[in-house]
Amino acid sequence: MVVAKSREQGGKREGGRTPSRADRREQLLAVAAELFATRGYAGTTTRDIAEAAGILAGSIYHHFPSKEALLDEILRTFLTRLYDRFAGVERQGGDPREALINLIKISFSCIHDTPHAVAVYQNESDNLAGEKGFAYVADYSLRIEQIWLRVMTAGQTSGVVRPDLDVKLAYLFIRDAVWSSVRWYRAKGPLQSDNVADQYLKLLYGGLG
Amino acid sequence: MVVAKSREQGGKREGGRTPSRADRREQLLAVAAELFATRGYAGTTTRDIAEAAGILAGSIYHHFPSKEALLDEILRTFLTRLYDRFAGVERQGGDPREALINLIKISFSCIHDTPHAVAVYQNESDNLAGEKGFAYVADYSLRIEQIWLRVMTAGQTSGVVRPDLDVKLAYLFIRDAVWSSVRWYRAKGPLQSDNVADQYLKLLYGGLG
DNA sequence: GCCATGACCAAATGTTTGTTCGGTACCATG
DNA sequence: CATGGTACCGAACAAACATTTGGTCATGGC
Repeated sequence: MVVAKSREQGGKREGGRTPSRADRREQLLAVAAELFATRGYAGTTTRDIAEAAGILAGSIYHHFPSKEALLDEILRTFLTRLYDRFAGVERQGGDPREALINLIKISFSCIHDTPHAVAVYQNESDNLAGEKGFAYVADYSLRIEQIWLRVMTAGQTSGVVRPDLDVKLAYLFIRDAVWSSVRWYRAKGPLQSDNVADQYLKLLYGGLG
Repeated sequence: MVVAKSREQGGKREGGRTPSRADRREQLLAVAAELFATRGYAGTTTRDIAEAAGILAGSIYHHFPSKEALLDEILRTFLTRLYDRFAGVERQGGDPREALINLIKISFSCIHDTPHAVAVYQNESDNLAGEKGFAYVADYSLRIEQIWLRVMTAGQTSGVVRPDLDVKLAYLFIRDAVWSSVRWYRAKGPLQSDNVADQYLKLLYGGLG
């Protein structure tokens, strides 16, 4: 006969109280995002995730159908939110220079708020390019790129962006410099998100020399 | 009794001739670098590497002691070469502005020549931070950063870099924008390495607006 | 032309992987 | 106080993994 141990051992959280179903789901997503971000998706095992959440690996499957489903929800939540915020800037209209500044500030604030999701997106989106269930990742990336290109091109015609720049290249440089900061930016560090954004805007608009 | 098949099947390369030991080693390193770059180290199996090289997985171990040894040699070769070239710029001295331009041009040319090694370094170096045998990765990264910071600081005192910039932050932005281009730069594409470098320097020195 | 060397194959190793499943203890509801 | 639903455990699963081993066959030096 098999006797299960008490759930007191590891199954409870938040001061001994059993977390609600919704809380456990969020906890698993948060824990998975952090592990995917630091060790990579392929380098993270379901046992790693479970241990970090205080349960056993098999119990994950009461909340998610697979390890991949965790990655999917992390990326989907991140991308929809990011796209909505970017689209809001464009919908709002106004000065292209202000719009571009807003796009950049949103990016940095997104890194500040959800660094793990950003890192997962950056590290895994390339590998997911051909995967069937992850086509939406490339879709959102393209739509986001189009927003940026429209804003920057508008900036060129309105005179706040130099006309001799290759807009696509400039976008790629700006995008990479901004998003890559997730690797060294620490929310608890001395540099706050706004300062980093300001410094980057200063470099971008004033130039290096 | 066990009978091994002829080696004709997959063990030969280069028009049917058996590659030399040195050639096979180089081939395995090249193939592993490409796979590590596109699928990640953890996402690449020894069978993947072997198949791409036309041999069986076990045969890899006649050339390398482990899968990790492949990663090690890829990173070590890349980092020593890169560091040497950067150090050469600093040793040469001269105008800080010229030196900084050279650092950037070397970076882009390095991406052009060995994109896979660059990608592997970018994707895996963070995960290797604590690993015993890979301490040299962080060492080289630090030494390279110090070269850049010295050059940029020299540029500040000599007046070619604005004094109100946070040099460390500016370095991080430049570094990330430059190295991240490995994700979209294609050596065979219309944009050649020099053009990309020029465009980036134009953006960097002239500013966006 | 013979033979030793070594590059490779074929097969098996033990471990780790994602996932499944039957049972158990907790909790809310009556 | 009974009871049903469910969140989780404990154990198992097959598949995939990096690595080991022993045998085989081509090749280059004699």
